[in-house]
Amino acid sequence: MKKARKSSYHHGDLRNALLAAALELVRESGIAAISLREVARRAGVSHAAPAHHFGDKAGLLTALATEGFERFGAALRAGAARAGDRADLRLKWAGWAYVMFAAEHRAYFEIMFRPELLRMDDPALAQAAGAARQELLDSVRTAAGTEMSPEALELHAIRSWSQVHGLATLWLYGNLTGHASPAELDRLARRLCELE
Amino acid sequence: MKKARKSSYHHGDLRNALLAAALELVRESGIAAISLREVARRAGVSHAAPAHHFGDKAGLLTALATEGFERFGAALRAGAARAGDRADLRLKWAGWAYVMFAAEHRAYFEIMFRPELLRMDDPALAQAAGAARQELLDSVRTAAGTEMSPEALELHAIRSWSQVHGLATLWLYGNLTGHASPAELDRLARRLCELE
DNA sequence: TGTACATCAGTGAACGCGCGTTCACTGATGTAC
DNA sequence: TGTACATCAGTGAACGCGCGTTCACTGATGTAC
Repeated sequence: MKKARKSSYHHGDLRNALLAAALELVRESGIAAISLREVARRAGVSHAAPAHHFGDKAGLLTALATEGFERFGAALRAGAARAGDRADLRLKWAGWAYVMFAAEHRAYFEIMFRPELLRMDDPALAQAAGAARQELLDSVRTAAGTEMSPEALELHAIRSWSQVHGLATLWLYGNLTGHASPAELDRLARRLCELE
Repeated sequence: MKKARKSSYHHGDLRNALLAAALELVRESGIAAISLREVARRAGVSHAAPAHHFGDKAGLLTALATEGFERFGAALRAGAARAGDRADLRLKWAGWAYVMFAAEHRAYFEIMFRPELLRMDDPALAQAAGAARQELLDSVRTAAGTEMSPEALELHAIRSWSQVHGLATLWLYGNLTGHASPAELDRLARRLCELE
């Protein structure tokens, strides 16, 4: 990464600046509002600049989703780590971290689960998404122990995943009237994940 | 509802024809592809015609979401009815119906939970959405019996709702690799709702 | 140290497109008499 | 039964807009010598 310089013809770190601008735009106005021209405008460069770094619109969104999955995976890992050596708590904390990530990084979350907007065959995206998913599966496996059949394990994973994904999306789209604040979501997540 | 007549200047039932065209468009190309002009094109009328019936784009989507919530409520009711007089099964069948509705009417489902595209203060929409939500709450109440506190009841409702909503959305957006068919979703829904 | 040169990040003008909305209109329909 | 008229559903031309993409270009940077 090169150093950014003031009033330089070359930006220095335009790629990251564009990603940051796009993320902010999604946060403020939703994913439907994303346009390459508006992203360029926010980054203070010409409207044709994004094409240099991402090829096209799907390229930009794919890069953003990849970054999102990387941070998501890290968040799940950090959540699971809260369990310490309590194997029975690992999945619960990971689930809680899943929900809280959606709330704290709603822009990433909105993009990550919109395959129709992404280049799903992008290797970096597939790798990042796969790693996050693996983190969840590992937590399920740890919680389940060794006596569970692969089928039962998968069902357990889908159950846990549905639970936290549902809570996160319902909250994000304003369907949980009376629990609109992040603090309320935190409380709900802890209760649904059986942390208290 | 007036009878539709062939080659008449007045369409006869353009409002419903436009709604049907819009629904089909969402089904085929996703909600982002919706435009009044394309909807009009599909209904075989001039591009300005939709404005007569819905005012603007949000009006059309709001009408579509309202219709969706009405059918959704009916689907939940029909699902709950499968339990017969088994109070303990009512919520489980309603949950199953929730998931299956999403799969069978994905276009409606996609619109219904996108508040940013709708006129959320529309009375008809609020009424239809409220009725569907009430149906779910009633099922939870029936399952819980009378000994549950209101707080515990609400938590129970959110838990059930998150579960089925999460399963539905994960499946809809292609995240359940290996369970992509509707038949597989049916099986998953039954198992997650503890129907088998 | 200076010079020549290759690289490539970012520019800005231009293109064609589909969109939402407006508005004066046309003509089909139903009703009053 | 026929005539006059009000209603209003749907038309089509026009508007201005923002978009994605292309492309010849400019000028900053780093490197080779």
